[in-house]
Amino acid sequence: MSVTIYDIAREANVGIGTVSRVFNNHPSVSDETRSRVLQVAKRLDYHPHPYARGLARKRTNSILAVVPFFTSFFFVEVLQGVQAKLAELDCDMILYGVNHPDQVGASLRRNSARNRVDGILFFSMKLPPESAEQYQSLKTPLVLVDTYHPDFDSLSVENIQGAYAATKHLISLGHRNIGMLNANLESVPARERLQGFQMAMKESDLTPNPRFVKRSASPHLDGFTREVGYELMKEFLQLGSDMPSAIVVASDIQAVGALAALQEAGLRCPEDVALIGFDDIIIAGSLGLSTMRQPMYEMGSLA
Amino acid sequence: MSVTIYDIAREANVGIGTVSRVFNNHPSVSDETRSRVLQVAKRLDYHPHPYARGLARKRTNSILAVVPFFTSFFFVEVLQGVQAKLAELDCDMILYGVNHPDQVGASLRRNSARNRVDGILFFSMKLPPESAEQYQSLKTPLVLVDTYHPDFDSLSVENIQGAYAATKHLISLGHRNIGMLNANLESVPARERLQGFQMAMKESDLTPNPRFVKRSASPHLDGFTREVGYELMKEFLQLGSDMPSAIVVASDIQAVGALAALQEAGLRCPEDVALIGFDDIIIAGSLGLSTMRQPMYEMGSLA
DNA sequence: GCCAACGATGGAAGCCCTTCCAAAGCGGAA
DNA sequence: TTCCGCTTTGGAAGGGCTTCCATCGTTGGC
Repeated sequence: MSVTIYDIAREANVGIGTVSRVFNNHPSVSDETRSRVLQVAKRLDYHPHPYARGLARKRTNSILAVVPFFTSFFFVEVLQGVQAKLAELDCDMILYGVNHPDQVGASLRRNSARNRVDGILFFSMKLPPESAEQYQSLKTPLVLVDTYHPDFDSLSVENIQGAYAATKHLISLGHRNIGMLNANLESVPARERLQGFQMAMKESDLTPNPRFVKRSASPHLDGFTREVGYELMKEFLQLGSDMPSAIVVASDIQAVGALAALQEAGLRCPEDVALIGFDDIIIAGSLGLSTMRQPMYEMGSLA
Repeated sequence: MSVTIYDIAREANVGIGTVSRVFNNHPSVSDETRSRVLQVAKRLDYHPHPYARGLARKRTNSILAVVPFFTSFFFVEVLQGVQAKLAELDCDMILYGVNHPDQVGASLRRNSARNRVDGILFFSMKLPPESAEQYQSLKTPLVLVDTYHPDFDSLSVENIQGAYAATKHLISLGHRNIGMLNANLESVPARERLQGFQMAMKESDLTPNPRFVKRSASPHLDGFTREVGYELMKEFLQLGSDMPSAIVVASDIQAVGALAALQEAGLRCPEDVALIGFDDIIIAGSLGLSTMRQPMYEMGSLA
């Protein structure tokens, strides 16, 4: 059927071991033999069979990316970085999108069992405790991106710094009544972003009006959703003329929702209320939103 | 190291063949044996090794999805459908994002060679002729989504119908001066959408002003980009008071660009100019855009 | 009561690689 | 010349599974 190392070996008058060595860049193959093998391989259009390789080598050359399908497109950007790095390493990426955080456990179990992959990238979701346990006992390495768990390597943006910078930016534009539209404080990024906000305010001797600091109680995605942005902005709008003139929003996806509420009310951004988001999803620019750029490509690559 | 069928066979006092049969739902296993095997398997936490399975079975239980990373988020929506179906079939999805259409050839070659996957889903990009040839000779099936090639199965939305309906919708709202902001007519979807637009206009005895029908000459993504939307809308804006009161835009991603241009000019949608897009990417609602919904989840599942 | 046919089972062979060990060939040191 | 050690090579074993063929009871039909 398809070409195997045996075919190559026969045609090139070498042993299968030698062919294998050539394709694994093993040093102890003479230049002459190597080039002969490569030539035959090219002629027969040979490509090593990844599964056989995986079986023999006990590694798969592929990783699993578990991403939240349902939320911001943050992960698409990060995946670009992941992909680039993977291509460099000649690895594949198996994508597993979850639509609800509850699916996470099942998916992990299914995919990681029995070295289906060499490693797992877990995005933006809280790692369920039972999975955490499971992984510590497992050998498959797990890296968290844009989320955190004490027992695993994780990678996320400097939330404190980011929110601090965003707030400073608004202050430098002359805003004094600045609000924050946050997510669920259960989540670490939300807490950190709040902290950054508070730091910046304090540093400029501004006391944030408690009514201007709104957060979500939603457990769904920790409140990092368009709907939450929309709802919380409605609450801001109810303050009427008392409203802050600028709002730091904890994520772009919430900012999109907030913007919708704003427009519905006939207000414009940034003329009436300035919004600054967080994430730099690709559409942000089109919406007249400012946003803190997260180095997503780089995060992906590094992860 | 890890548990194999041999371990199960030994513990359950059966042959390896029987174990294998159990895990493949082969009918000729007695209920009693089956349950004994399953019980042992559970106790030892056995999971079949996918690579060994793939090797023996000569199929991989995984497919490749080649998607354009660089463009609209259309594909994310479709992937949800793909994923759901795949889970049902116990298959994995290998994601390969390309950043430039030129990368397509290489990626296909790399991934499809040697039955790495059982099939390929190719999204939204023109299939390079050399790849097309290559695939016809290859055994790996290829399905095109949101694009077309005479030699392969392909799946896309009724472009003509869609644009027709969109245009009719605008007409029913009372618009008479309707324009179209299209992509590169080299692309089949663009041509079909134009056709639908013209049909609808004609049917209502409206003659589209030729100056109101703008298209892109951009080869990049056939002009389905935010930038093109932005530029073409600028051209519309130069018409000043002569502008159409409504514009059918060939894709949501272009509509986002167009909207930006509109806002820059201080105009609002839909009060000043109504826009209707195509694709229903998830943000559309937030922007006050109308859009033709493509049944993306369903497309993915079907594909 | 005997034979054919059928259901259930065991296990060898094969899928395509990697890796390890043995062996061949060779040059230089003794 | 002999021996040693190095480079280069061949190929068996092994990785975990599926599948086919052979085997062994059983049972129904006559």
